[in-house]
Amino acid sequence: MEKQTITIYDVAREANVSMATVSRVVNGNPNVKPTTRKKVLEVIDRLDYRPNAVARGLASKKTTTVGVIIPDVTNLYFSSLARGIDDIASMYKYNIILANSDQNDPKEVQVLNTLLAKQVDGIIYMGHKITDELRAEFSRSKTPVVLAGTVDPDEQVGSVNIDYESATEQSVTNLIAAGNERVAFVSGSRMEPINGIYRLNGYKAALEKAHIPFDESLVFEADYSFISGEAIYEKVEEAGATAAFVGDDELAVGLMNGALDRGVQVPEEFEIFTANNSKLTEMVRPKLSTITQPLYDIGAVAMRLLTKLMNKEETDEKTIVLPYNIANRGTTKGE
Amino acid sequence: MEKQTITIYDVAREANVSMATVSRVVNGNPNVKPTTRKKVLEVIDRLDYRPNAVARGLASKKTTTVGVIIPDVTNLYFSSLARGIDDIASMYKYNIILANSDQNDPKEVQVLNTLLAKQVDGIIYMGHKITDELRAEFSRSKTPVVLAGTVDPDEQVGSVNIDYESATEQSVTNLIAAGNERVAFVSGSRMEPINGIYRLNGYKAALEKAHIPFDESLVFEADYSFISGEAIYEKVEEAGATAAFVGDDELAVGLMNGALDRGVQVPEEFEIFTANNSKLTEMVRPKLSTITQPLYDIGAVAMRLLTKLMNKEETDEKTIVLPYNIANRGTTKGE
DNA sequence: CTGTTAGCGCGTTCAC
DNA sequence: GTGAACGCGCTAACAG
Repeated sequence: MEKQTITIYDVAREANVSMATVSRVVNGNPNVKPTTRKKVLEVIDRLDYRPNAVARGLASKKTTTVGVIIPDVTNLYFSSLARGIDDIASMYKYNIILANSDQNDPKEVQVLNTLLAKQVDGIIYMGHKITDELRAEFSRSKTPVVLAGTVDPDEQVGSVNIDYESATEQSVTNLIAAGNERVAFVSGSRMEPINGIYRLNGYKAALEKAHIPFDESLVFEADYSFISGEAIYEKVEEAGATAAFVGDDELAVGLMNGALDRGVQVPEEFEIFTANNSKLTEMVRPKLSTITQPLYDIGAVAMRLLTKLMNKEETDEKTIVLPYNIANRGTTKGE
Repeated sequence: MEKQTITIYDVAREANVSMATVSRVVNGNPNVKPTTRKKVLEVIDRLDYRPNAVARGLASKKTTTVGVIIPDVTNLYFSSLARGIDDIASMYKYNIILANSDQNDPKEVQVLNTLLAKQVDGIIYMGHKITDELRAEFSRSKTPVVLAGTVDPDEQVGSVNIDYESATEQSVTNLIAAGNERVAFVSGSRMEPINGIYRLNGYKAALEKAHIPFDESLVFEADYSFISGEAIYEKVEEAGATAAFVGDDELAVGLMNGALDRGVQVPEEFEIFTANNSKLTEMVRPKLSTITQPLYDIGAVAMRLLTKLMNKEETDEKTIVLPYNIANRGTTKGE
């Protein structure tokens, strides 16, 4: 009925030119006489014409849309990355299709497929673990992919991260230097490379340098939620730990609360080092000592890299490692 | 070069049927003989055919994509709503184009326009204030719009909220009942209806019931960030307040930390009531007493409402008000 | 049940 | 500089 959409044709007729010309002015093609350009623009404005991006996408095979796969927008670590992604994306005139994956493997594959069906120009993936099936889908499609804050030992697609291993080693070393001989390692599943490989290796390296034997009973796996952090404190305490390195801020907050709620003083009786520097670390008391990752930048750089890939520009390096720092705040005794 | 896309044609040829038939099986049209359907599906699978959603969108005038305008994904209040939105959206086979607006007026209008250009089937808007220009754009386009956790006194589009006014009144009444005669009102800009009208009215109503005169010097405006919350505590204290009702959780956390960092006991010396019940309220110590809004549900219901609108289904009511509760936790003395 | 035929709105040669 | 014509991949009548 009232599908009163106005098209490029209406503009053309009204301006007494061909649709090709209208298309040219809309796309900023210089081969248009200033006079006609002005006339066309006037009509466009008068008719309030708005180019149909879908038709455009069909004809040009570009949608100026990128897919973003995220485990959970509600997690500050990922939403901070997402913010960086979206800012750079809109700077380059791209839009973001955001899809929560819940780090559920089959759902991820399905989400990826609907994203590809929608002809996104590129994909940014955030997650914990890349299954073989997902990796296969990545390489099968010609759509560029960049991992943000996510590592895949098989470095086939672009990625932006920090050096989790050395950052962890440094954090744990600090904890040991402060006199803690039993430092717990609390993270998400060890099946995830970032935990099971990089962080754990950093942890072990720190122990080794201090000549402390690795003790399996000091390693804990949990969900990335403050609830499970609270629940796990008791076990950490029972294992005789006097400090903990935690792989996720929300988890760290939970762990700290688990201690505080039991009357344990932080950092006097129990020290904590967390890993992501999300704003959560500065909202709790005491403030969490943490590895200071540039979260926003990781997202931003990932998106920037993706634009290059989509543009088939030259890229020096597809595997980008950003610098980090260590911030000793309120949950560690060290200076 | 290797634009080796396989189309519905390839499938049709390979299966010895017409493209119309392929289209039918792809779209689950029942008018296809089981035998041919099976044959087609086999070919689809073999060729790994994936329908082009853009072409589909052009032909059908439906993109199964909805635009979501959000002030900042990094804010837990909004990301919680977003989570509910995305879950219901994917349940109904829709995807979400997420766009951060930074509550910047011109940017919002521009974002809305690119969303419409992309032919989204519907729009969910989250924000603080709807400018006249934006409202005009809303009603000008035939694309359905639903506000989530966002009020517009001019109820032309759909919306899902709680009763902010009575929730605030109840919270403040609690504070007064606990013996606080000077309760501060801390929120975002009063230019935003949710603060300047609903919450403030609720605040005033509570005062009136208690026969306490309204004191302008107890009203504070700030950004929705913990930083400005910390900064504002001093002024709140100077104004002689012994308690505060805060319109945003992050802001409330900041205010509390401002007090704690000065050695002020919460709730013994200063009580706080916040408004959004994001998980932040349970991550800090003491836990924040709060109005318990069903954040996830607000997003979910908003998206559900939008699906009805997009489907032109009957809807009982476009202005939905969800129930809330009051949770007295650690920042109030009341029972 | 299945095939034919128009478009959907726009980008893009290729002549003029 | 500008226009005519074709095609992008698919849906939707309309026949048969």
